[in-house]
Amino acid sequence: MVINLVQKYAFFCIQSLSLNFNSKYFMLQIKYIESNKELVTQSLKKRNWGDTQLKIVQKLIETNEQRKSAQLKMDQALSEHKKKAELIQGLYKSGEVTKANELRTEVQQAKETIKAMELDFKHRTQQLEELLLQIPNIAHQDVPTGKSEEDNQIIKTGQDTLPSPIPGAKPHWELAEAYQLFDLKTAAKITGSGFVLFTGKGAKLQRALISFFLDEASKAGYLECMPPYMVNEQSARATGQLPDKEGQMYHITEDNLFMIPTAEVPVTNIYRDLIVKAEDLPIKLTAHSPCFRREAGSYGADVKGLNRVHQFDKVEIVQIALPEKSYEILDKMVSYVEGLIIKLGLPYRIVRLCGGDLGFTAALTYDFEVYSVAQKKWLEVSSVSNFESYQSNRLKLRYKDEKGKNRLCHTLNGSALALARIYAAILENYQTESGIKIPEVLVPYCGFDRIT
RNA sequence: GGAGAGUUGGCCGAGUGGUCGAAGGCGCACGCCUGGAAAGUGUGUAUACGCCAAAAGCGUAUCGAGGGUUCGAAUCCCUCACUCUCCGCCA
Repeated sequence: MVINLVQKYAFFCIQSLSLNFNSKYFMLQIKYIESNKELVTQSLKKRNWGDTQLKIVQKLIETNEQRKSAQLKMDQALSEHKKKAELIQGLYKSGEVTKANELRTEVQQAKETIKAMELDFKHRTQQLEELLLQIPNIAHQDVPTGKSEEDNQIIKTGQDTLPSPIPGAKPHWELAEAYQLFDLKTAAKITGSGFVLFTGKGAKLQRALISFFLDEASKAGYLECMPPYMVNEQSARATGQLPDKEGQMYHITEDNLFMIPTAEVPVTNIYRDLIVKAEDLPIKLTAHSPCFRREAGSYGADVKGLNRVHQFDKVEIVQIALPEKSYEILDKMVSYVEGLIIKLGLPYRIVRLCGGDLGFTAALTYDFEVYSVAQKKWLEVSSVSNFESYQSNRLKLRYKDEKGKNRLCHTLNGSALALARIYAAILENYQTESGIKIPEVLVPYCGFDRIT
């Protein structure tokens, strides 16, 4: 059954392998934008940018021109300045003190002008950087146009028919109450709404899932990491949480640290400011972490139980890859995540995000949804993305190519998997009239095969 | 939290106002030597931005980060971050 599904999946892999990879331009840097203005504009339109917003592209190019001419002026002035300083030194050595002093006064006066030039250059560079931070990643050509999640493309459904609920099927929050698996009320007392207190077999199931996911990732060649759960501003900026998702993170203002919204942030930042060897690629990392998300403003029907919480556990997989390999790797990662869901025996589908739903930093994203049988609802449990060189550019993560030139790596990541919702789906899909069965792969991790 | 000592290239390490992007060593790459290797020996070996159609070349910046003093800063002054040692507190 598992093999069969994997084979079916191969068809989809081959399809997306045919994506054409433009090897010459793969950075989202100012140089890229300058030479690909049309493509960038098209991509922004795909992300539903209006004409007013699109003006930023032109502004970017103009600002860069200004920056360049400012640098040229500054460099020339500095060069002259340096030469004069050397001259003064020579004059002192040869005993021509009067001449030296004269020149000193002259140079002293020129300092003001140079300072102004430096300031001008700095301002323009900053201005450019601020503008660049506002440009999202170029959407891959396969990204469908669309405004919201309704326009996402379902590219695969794991099963022909959806399972039907047993008579009297309960949503997971009712099951949790019945079997004392987790307690939202007490968590709300301790912390606030949107937090969870797991207890007994409920807590053990949670731990089992984490261990299972980490072991699977190790088997697939990912290096296990345990990163810090708070990051500094620079790290948050490098992976693109700042400035785009400012309000999504918990911010510890006193120390200016952010609670991580995903392990992607600390794990990817391991490689910030590094130049890696091409032969070391791909680098494969995995980590479990709690994920903290404020989810400000998202209230409504879909927040019940574990559907949307402020703290949930997740195992993340991250890869750093050669640009020409990244889409092949994206397919492998998608296939890996699919394998996990199949092992857990949950009904699922794979969705390709449309331009309106695509994250700021991603070029192409596949979401995994599992079917929650009692809620009769699809729950997003994984998101696998290729960021191409977008994060690398911010991370300054590069590798040396055959010619010894430094080029930006590509980064990819995916949830494998997000616990809270997978947990909910397991409870609902595995409920029987006499208790909840434990999926076979988890039994060795749990130490029990039923919750009664 | 208090006191002190540090932070220099891939690594080690010299350098307390000038010719220092930085001695020396290790490593790495290429060559010579060798039957082959080691040893020996020679050369090369940072990053970013800019000028140039591009390469070559050239310019500028970078010695933890940011400011300042100076004609000139790795070197002097200030602020911050990190590392180490001691004290305090603590799982």
